[in-house]
Amino acid sequence: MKTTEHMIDRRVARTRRSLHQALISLILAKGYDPITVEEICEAANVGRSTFYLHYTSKDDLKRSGLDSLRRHLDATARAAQSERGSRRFGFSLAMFEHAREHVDLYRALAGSRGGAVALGTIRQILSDLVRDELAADGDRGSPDAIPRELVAQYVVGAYMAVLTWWLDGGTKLPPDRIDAIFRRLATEGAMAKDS
Amino acid sequence: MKTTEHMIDRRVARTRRSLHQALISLILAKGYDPITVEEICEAANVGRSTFYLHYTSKDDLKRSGLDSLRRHLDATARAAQSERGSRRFGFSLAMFEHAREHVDLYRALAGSRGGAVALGTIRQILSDLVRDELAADGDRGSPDAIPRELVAQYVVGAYMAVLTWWLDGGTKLPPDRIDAIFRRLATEGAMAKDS
Amino acid sequence: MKTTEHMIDRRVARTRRSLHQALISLILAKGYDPITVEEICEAANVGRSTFYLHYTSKDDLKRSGLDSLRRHLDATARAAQSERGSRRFGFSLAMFEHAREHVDLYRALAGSRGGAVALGTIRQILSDLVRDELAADGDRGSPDAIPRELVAQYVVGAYMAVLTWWLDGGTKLPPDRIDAIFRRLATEGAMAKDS
Amino acid sequence: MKTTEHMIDRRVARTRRSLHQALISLILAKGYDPITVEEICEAANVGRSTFYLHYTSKDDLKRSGLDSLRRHLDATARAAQSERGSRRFGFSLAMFEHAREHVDLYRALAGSRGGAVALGTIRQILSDLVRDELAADGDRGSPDAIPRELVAQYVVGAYMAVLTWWLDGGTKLPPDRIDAIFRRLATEGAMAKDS
DNA sequence: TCCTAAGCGAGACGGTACGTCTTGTCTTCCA
DNA sequence: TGGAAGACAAGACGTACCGTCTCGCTTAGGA
Repeated sequence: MKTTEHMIDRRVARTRRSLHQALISLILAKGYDPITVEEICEAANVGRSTFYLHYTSKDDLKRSGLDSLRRHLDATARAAQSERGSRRFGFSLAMFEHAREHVDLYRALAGSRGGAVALGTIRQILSDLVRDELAADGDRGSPDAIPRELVAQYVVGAYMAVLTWWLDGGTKLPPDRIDAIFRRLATEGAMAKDS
Repeated sequence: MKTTEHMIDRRVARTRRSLHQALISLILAKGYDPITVEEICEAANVGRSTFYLHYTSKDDLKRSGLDSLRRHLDATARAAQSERGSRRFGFSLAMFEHAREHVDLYRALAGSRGGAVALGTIRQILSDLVRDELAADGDRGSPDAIPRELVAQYVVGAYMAVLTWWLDGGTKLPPDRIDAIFRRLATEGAMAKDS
Repeated sequence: MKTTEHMIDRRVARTRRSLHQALISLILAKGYDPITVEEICEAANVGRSTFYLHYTSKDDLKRSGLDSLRRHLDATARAAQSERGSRRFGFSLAMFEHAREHVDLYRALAGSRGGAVALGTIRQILSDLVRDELAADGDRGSPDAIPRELVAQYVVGAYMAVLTWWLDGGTKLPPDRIDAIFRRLATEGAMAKDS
Repeated sequence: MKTTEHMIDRRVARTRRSLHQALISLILAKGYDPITVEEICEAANVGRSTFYLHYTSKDDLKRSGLDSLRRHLDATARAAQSERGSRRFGFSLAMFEHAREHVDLYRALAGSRGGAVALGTIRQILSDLVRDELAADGDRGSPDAIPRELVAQYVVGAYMAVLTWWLDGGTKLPPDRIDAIFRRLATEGAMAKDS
């Protein structure tokens, strides 16, 4: 018990990783809902009692996975945003790129296959970002202004739809292309006024 | 065999109605997933065996409800669209109005409370409408054009987000106001540079 | 309402007969227990609601059938007994003969196929007969006498076993032969002392 | 894989025992047929799912109990038979004694209360014994001989009737008395002409 | 001849038990 | 000490029968 305190045995980490991976494989294979704790354990080669040693339920396992994602996303996106600060919706490109690096994960979490397991979570993260950006952007207390929150929801809803479409379609367009498209739609509107 | 063919006994209709209503109450009360067939039956004052006489599962009941919605929505929206044909996104106002008339139903189906039970279904219906509208709109095979489907997804994603926000917030704005806002965002973009 | 009291419509009689016959067919086919009211109705070409118009349950139908049997048996056996009064166990031959005339019925009720549906009933009827016969036979209050009831049970148990064996084996021996055998065993014992 | 193979956890044995005991209590209380798996579980203080972990049905539980009985009976009776070999129907006394030691069990299985749950099984065991004894006894192919199987059925049927009577009446006579009576009836016949 | 009460078939309904499946807890043994 | 194995209680599932009921149809027998 010297330094072992947080050096939580390699095995533990290994077990947890197995479980997370098993979960996302299964989500891709058959969607989240019908998955069974037993299936996860079997796929992860882990005893069912061991599962409950680490997580209290299937949802807990999912949440734990999302927490990592959240932390990563949040950091990355904020970085991206301040870095190339001038740009509108700075999170966009960073996120598309991250998604491409972890396609399987994202497809499981946001693809329409997999039942949109984490849409809520991602939506929330993004909402926070966009809201901040909008706020920073100058709040001209104009009279008939559109509620900021509403705009944020609008942008995030649209972004998620684009992301999902891109993932479902096989991420054929490169991140910068899809990013450009999204931003054009978001800043100029969806009506093809000009070419 | 005169007219009795589909005159399926009043009782049957009554039972089914009770079950549908019980379901949406429960969705509003505790979300879709944790609802039990038994709970539905109890709330509807219907025997559990009777439930299975009409529906094969909780999901089947939901689906059956959505089918009605789909038919109604589809008809209404298309009507609205051709009627005031010139307008962009003609479905928007019609849908906001319909939502306001059946707030409970919509809140259960699309509000974030209730777990977005029917987002997929509604999204699909709207996608069809928007896609048609975009197509009719004349898509000159311009070179770097944005894929039509992508635009449709963008618009619908944004619309759903606005709808959800509106429902969750208590539908405080009148339908025509929220409609106007959505259309402004959709046609002019979300960057409120100017008015 | 003059004479109609018990002149219960032909149809009624017909329906009941059908049900009884359906029941014994089914007993022969698959034993009593697993039979379903619905099966009986289907076999009898009778609506399930009609069934409950006449009987309160499968058991009620069975009982009603046994009552007829009981009445018939009782009468016949007592007649036989007094007629050729001198003979021991006068019921025996009469019963074997009756059984042979209604093999199907008896096989359903007493054969080991059919689960011995009515063994209890028959046993009771016979017990009464035998008890009477023994009583009439002179009750020498001998000291270590065997309780009369016990003897009756012994005789009836043995008789039923012989009857069942005979029915299950296809009633190959003629009634008078099997009767003779039973009586020999009953009066002389089962130990083949002599030929 | 040392000795653990069949050392099936104490708990398991305990659970099974509870279930068997619960079953026989219930049989004594209300007969076999109307008993519910749930009732058995409640009486045994066992979860219903646990029941199905061990047995596939109420009947399976019964059968499993009868198997033990069969093994025990068979062994005991055969021992008794060869031991005091000269006696006719050597099984008789052994069985009466065994019955007296386990009155409740026997009453549940063979008493008329309890619906004669196991009459068939017991009958079969005894038939085998008696058939063997008769065969060993030397059956000189005499001409008009009574089929051996028939004699066996006769004896066993009579024996079961006596046993049932004895159990139902409260086993007032001591085993050796009732045994003596049975044997007298079986060897000398039921017509108490003389003592 | 009508008409009217009965027998009847169809089938919705509430209930109860079934046997199955998944969950989360616990205990026991192994490396 | 972490993990595997697996017994166990709890409780939802979808199915099968049950017994009750309501609804129309038919089908005589009495007006």
